[in-house]
Amino acid sequence: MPANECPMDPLLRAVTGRWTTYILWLLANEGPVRFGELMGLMPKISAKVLTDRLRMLEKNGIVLREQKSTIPPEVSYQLTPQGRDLLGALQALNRVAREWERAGWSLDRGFPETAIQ
Amino acid sequence: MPANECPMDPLLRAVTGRWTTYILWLLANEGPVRFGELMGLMPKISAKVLTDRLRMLEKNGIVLREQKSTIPPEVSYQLTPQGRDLLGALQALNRVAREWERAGWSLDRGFPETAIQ
DNA sequence: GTAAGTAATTACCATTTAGTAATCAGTTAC
DNA sequence: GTAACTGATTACTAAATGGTAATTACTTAC
Repeated sequence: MPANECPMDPLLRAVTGRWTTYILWLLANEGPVRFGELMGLMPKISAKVLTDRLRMLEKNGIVLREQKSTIPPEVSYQLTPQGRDLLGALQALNRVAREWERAGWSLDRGFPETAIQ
Repeated sequence: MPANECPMDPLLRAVTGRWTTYILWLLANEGPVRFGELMGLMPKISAKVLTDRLRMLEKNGIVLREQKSTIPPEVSYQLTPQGRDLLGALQALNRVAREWERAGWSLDRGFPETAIQ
């Protein structure tokens, strides 16, 4: 399967997935944050998914992982310069979302995820 | 489950999903396009998924569906003004993607989709 | 020796999403 | 009467993703 049918697809995929944008948001607003802190800030995320997301963001150069090999270990995450670029671009989306909201629009998606519940 | 943990999440979800951004791209560049034409422009998409995407985009006011009740029917799709807003915001993401590319970055994601093949 | 503390990883199951193939409706052309 | 045309829908299967719970490693404190 061709990786991307659209130039913006790969980047969009890099920030999609449950919790991903929230993680970016938190890292942007809180600066370097430790793993356990992130867990606390997102009461319903699991360690597995948080780890998955951070690994993915790290692999894409969006997030930087720093580890102090103390016992117990201390690991913290922050946005890279690229991550900050990205967040800037995401704000453009956010502005559109807010304009729509102000104009009384709602994104009443047909995704099963929201439709069923 | 809380619908969104992050303000940009709902909008991001509205444009995510395989083929979605490509469809927006095509509608932006080709103007009104008929269903069958879209099928032709995306040789590997299935009618089911194309219909799903168009319905979702329509429900969100991003795409407008127009039907002439002739036999055989003629249905065409185009971006709404909101859809054009959205595409503008997506270009911001695209610009970031291109800058990264120019700088030799690659989004080497851990997604199975790309990792396996 | 056992619990606490941190940052995971693993095995497993449930839910979502994508994809395939068959079918429908209604009219025209053969 | 049967095939062609267009824009779907349906039932079904496969794959991806999300979530839970148990477990690991290493050291300090009790």
